[in-house]
Amino acid sequence: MERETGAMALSARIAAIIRERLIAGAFRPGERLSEQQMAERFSVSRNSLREAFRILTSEGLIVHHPNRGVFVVSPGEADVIDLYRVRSVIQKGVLAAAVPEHPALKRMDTLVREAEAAGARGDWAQVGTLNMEFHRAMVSLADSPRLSSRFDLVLAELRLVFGQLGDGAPLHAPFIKANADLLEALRSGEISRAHSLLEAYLAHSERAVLATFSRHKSG
Amino acid sequence: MERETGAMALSARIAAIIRERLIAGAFRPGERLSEQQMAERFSVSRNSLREAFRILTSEGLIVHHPNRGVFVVSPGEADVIDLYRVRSVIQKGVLAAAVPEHPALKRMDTLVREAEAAGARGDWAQVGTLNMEFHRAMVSLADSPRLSSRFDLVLAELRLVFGQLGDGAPLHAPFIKANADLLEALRSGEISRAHSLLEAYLAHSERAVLATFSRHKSG
DNA sequence: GCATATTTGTCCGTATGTATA
DNA sequence: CTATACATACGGACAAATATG
Repeated sequence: MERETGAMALSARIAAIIRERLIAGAFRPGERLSEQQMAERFSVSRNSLREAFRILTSEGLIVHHPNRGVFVVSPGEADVIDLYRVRSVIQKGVLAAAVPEHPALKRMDTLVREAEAAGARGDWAQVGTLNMEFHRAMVSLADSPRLSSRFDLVLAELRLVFGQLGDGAPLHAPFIKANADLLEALRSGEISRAHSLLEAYLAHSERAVLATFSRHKSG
Repeated sequence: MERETGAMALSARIAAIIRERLIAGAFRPGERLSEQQMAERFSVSRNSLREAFRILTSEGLIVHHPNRGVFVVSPGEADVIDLYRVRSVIQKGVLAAAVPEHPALKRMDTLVREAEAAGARGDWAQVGTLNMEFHRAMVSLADSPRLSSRFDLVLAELRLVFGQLGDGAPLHAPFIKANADLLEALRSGEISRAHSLLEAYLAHSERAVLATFSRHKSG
């Protein structure tokens, strides 16, 4: 489900638009976002744009250097490791509270099948998006609005990393089947097996990101 | 450690001041925060205040109803349950990653002793604050900036609940010794014992809050 | 190191829309 | 339904800090 843009305040709407662009990798890491240029681009006043900047700063997607402006976050290896640490804590914690007949499992099943279809036609960007949605759905198993909300921020920051790496097949392809296995374990109530599969997935994914990261840095 | 107020932007400074007042229970739940009055009170323009409002909205301490203004969040039983669910996931997850020789244990020891002293002189508000700091320190065992940052928001919202209940001795007193026991288990590397103690603490604390909550509501 | 241009920071005034008494 | 109060959003202005030459 996408974020609403209808009844939101202008600041929230602008923040949502910039957030999407950030996640899509439309800006370079560390790039300065000019108040004047952005205000013109979105046809809003500087004041309204500044409100949007404060929202995105709270979310950790941009950083604010007083008197210098706001900059796109530039995550390093340490940040990637930290993000996966948070994922590990939250997602493993969710497994303990998951019930096998939860409606979110149905959505996860749909997402797995859509990812298989997207992979078959080589649309790896879509596979990446669907993979994120799969894990978002997994967290929703806990029925905790705050946990889901915080997890969304983690995924947003991680997608910002992906966007900078230029999403490739090796980054997402291996996880189509991994997600299917994970879902099957959850459906049959095999919590400890789901735990192992999740742990393997996170470790594998983290290594793949870090590998692409260092290759991207040196190249 | 308190939040910095020196080199911060004005919006962040104002947000920090309002955050402290919210946590201290200076406003009633659901109360509207008037833009004009607040701007006058803090001697800042409405624009700067609005930036601060966006920050606090992102943090979940106030809610923004477009064209109506911002209001202090009014957490109900469901919110308390959710907050403790998040605490459970994060804090249990931290235990798995904790190392016995971590420097944070020293700080936890100091906090336990300060809480004992505050309890001896009947300063229950201070005991509550020190208890929060103790659990903040516990989460810092994971050495994860993002986990600590997210956890801070959870505690802030929880303290907002406490502030509304009018903190009493029964809400914090029983946990001075519980924290000491938990620390001792962590120091000696008894992870599974720490896990049980933490689980008992969270369950006990949640029940106490919910009990005071419903009593406060009906009374 | 210095002078200049650019950008952010902060405030004000005001027109408009929305909700509430 | 009218009136009032308020949030919304904009543009302009000037000071302060920073970047640029």
